[in-house]
Amino acid sequence: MKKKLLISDIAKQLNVSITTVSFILNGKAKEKRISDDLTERVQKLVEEVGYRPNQLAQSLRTGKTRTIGLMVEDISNPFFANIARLIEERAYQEGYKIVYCSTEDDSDRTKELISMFRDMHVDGYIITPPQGVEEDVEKLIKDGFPVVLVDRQVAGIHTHCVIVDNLSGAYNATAHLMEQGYQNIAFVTTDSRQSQMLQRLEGYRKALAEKQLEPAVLEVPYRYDAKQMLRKIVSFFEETESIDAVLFATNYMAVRGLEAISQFNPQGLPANLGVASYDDHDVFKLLKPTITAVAQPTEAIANHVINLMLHLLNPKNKTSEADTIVLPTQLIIRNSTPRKEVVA
Amino acid sequence: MKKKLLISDIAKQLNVSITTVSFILNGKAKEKRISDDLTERVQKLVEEVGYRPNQLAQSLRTGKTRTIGLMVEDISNPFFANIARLIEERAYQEGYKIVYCSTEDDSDRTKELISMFRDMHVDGYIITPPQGVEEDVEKLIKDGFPVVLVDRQVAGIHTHCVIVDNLSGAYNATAHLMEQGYQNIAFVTTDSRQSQMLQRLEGYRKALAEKQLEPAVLEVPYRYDAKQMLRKIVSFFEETESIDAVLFATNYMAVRGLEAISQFNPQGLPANLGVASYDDHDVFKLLKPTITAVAQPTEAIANHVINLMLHLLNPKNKTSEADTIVLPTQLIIRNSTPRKEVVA
DNA sequence: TTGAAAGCGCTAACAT
DNA sequence: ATGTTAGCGCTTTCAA
Repeated sequence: MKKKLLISDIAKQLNVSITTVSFILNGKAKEKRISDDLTERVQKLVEEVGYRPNQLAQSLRTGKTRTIGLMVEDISNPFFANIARLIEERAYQEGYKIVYCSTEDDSDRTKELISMFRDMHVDGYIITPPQGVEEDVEKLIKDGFPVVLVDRQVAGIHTHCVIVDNLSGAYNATAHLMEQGYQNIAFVTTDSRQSQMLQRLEGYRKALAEKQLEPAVLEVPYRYDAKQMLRKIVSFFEETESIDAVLFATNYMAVRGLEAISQFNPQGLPANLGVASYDDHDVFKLLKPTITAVAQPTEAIANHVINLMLHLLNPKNKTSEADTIVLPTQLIIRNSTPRKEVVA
Repeated sequence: MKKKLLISDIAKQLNVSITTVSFILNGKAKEKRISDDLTERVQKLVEEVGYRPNQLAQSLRTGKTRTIGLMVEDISNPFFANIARLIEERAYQEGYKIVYCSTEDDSDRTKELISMFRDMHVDGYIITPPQGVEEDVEKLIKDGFPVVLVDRQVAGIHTHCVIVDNLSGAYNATAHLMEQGYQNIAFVTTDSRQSQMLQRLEGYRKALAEKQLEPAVLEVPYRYDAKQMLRKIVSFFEETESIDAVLFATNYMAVRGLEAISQFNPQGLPANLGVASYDDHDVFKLLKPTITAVAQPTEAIANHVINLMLHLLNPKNKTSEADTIVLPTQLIIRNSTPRKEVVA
């Protein structure tokens, strides 16, 4: 029984014109000085028969879909999943739908997705940009679409952006390790040149430099799958035995790394190896020992992002300056970074 | 600049009619006996100038959006996240978009989402139904929409369905625990009356009954948050000290449960407590000990679901019988279920 | 205050 | 083989 109701059905039943119904439905009753009585009757009938305007027709006509495209690196990463969930919730409250997808940090894929979103006529874009999509995103901006970048900045894209203070986060974690007495602190990261990764590296280096310690950086190619990554990390540990602590640049690298370590050392974490991770993860407090981590303020990130986007989406607001919001991280000290026993 | 190209622009530039272009674009060139030459010229120009049909107009006209609505219980649960990812990939290959969201197993929310999907004019629905949405889903079916249920069945909804053999899965896990010498095996589940949960319970009971062992079931209210759940589990363990093994009914309950146990017993898992979980989880192989689990065939589930959906979506296929596909689970034996030491 | 009518951009039945 | 044209269902200008 797909007897779709039309606006004309409503109009007919009340012996008024389509226009009138449309005005009322779009909250222009007052503005158009339609009698309160009629307004009410229309609303009542609409409610009763459950009439819902055809969104496709509406969108075709207005050019607006009340949909926001959200592209994160990997929706199955808890960090992004959380942000997505929070953004979605706020968006819904404001009458916006979210459609999301994962870029997998692949620029070609991302370009396709952007193009898909354009085809879908999303009203705004929230993106964690991989490298190599500068042009496409700039085009979006030039074409007048609201674009908010999250988690990382990309040189060459001039738009609103919500990131965290990666440098300080990594710096603090490294400093903490040093304070606990670790001297040979490794940093395991990806080979990606993304701003957030580079800044974490920089924070790590900066902290070490202040104490004249030598950095030991392992860059695992981003494209490596779990197994390759694990192998790479294992061999890194084998080659550099002097290491007494390690800071992982992302939570998923930490998870792989811990697997690597436990493979290398089936008894669990060597008692004298300090471990910390940039980016928290649910399981870190489950593991033995629990893992020290740099937590990112997901809620604040999500709120800033969606607020910015809603602001940009509101035609009343003049196009404001492209501004970058930098949020602080929080070092959560757990048991994986105990004071190092000095083996005399 | 947003100089949107129209089909009429293409037509004009080639001095042909809109119809011709439309036919060619929709692969009806042969059928309409349009000259190969023209066909090629049109395709070339379309390619060159990057013309893309307006999907809104297309959809408004055809009534099809080439979009599938996917509603899972919780997209941040790895089980569902995986299935979603796999489904999405296949869908894209076939030219379909996926829009997903989480029901949180709340029937009101789910009803709203269904209604939202209707408003969006999705072509088909893939749903992990909570209870209480029977009517709404049946309405969907009656209105002629393809509907495929996943993960659980609901009495009163007669449609295609892809589930796993929950009973056997739980039975096997329980049997395994008994074989390892455990005698007082608890089952920690939710109070949800969903088919998959009930079947897991039944599998557990069945295995125990065969050996005349007594069941010990803890039902944690689904609405409990992590903290409440944890507390509940802790007190259950405290009250029932004789327990020597526990089977968790879902992976997230297992995660909470392990937290509970470790809180109860900070040294880690008591050496003589067997632990297994229905539903695998990435971290199970990271924990000490690694956790025995009943793995669900996510890939097979996703494939069956999307194949079914694509089949239903194809107008060439007559509406086939509503069939239920039941897939087998796999028991992955890890270190958390060692042979029990008989303490003489 | 309300209504008629012109599109939004496309598809497809019908005509040629 | 290709063109004309009537919608899909809605918003909104313009007229009354």
